[in-house]
Amino acid sequence: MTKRVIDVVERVDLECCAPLASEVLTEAEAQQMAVVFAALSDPVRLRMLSIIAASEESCSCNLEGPLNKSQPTVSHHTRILSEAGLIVGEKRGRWTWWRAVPERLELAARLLAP
Amino acid sequence: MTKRVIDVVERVDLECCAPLASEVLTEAEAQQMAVVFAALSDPVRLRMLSIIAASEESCSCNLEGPLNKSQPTVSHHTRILSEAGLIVGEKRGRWTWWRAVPERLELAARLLAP
DNA sequence: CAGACGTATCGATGTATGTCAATGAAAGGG
DNA sequence: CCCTTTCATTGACATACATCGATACGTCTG
Repeated sequence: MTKRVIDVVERVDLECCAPLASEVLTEAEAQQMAVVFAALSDPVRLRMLSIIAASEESCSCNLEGPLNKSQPTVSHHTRILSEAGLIVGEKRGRWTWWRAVPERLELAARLLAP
Repeated sequence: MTKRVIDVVERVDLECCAPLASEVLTEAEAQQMAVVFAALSDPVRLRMLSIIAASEESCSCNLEGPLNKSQPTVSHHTRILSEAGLIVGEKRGRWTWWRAVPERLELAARLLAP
């Protein structure tokens, strides 16, 4: 639990919380999971995540078009998904390549489905 | 305003969308699922849903205490969870009894876990 | 029926969020 | 070197949301 700030960003918790119905969430657990679901609560981000997850990698330039959003808006959303641990970005040359984090999606899924 | 709220509450779609990674969400699908995740994006609602799902039934009076929120706030949150199809309420006498809708939770889970 | 009780709704208020134009920063290419 | 490309950051704005006091609405009970 003793984490430096960078660690929090780089390695997100990949397990948390028993299924909703099996044990009542603590406030801390609820707060932690709410961040993940908040990231999933926007239609643009859902499609963005879907695009990224459906392909091996995607650069931001591949998102602007399909999502029909401005470049700052796309950047804003990738940031939120990334802070929720749902995607990770790697800068290679001029492009930032995004890929999904399946373990993180499963974390959320496990909370919902017992 | 003449909207039949009861219909909206009673029949909610119980299936939508292939897993995120397998097929890119349409805008309509994304919008539909965003409502569910938005309902899950608040810590208070997550704990509320957990309390309800962990027991067979809960009346609103059983929520106010553990959540430490005012009665109007509790009512506000039950409404949002209910509109998302995650819980259903049945009025028996003076109490409203809430129970979780597992199929709806699994719907969201299936979207996340392939 | 009158009053008590459990909820829903309304109004107000402070905060969070989505969006984009403008600007900044870093990496390549001519 | 400059210029282009790719992405992040800032500032501004409108909208959405969480919260609670006050109030209205049904339902039981005496």
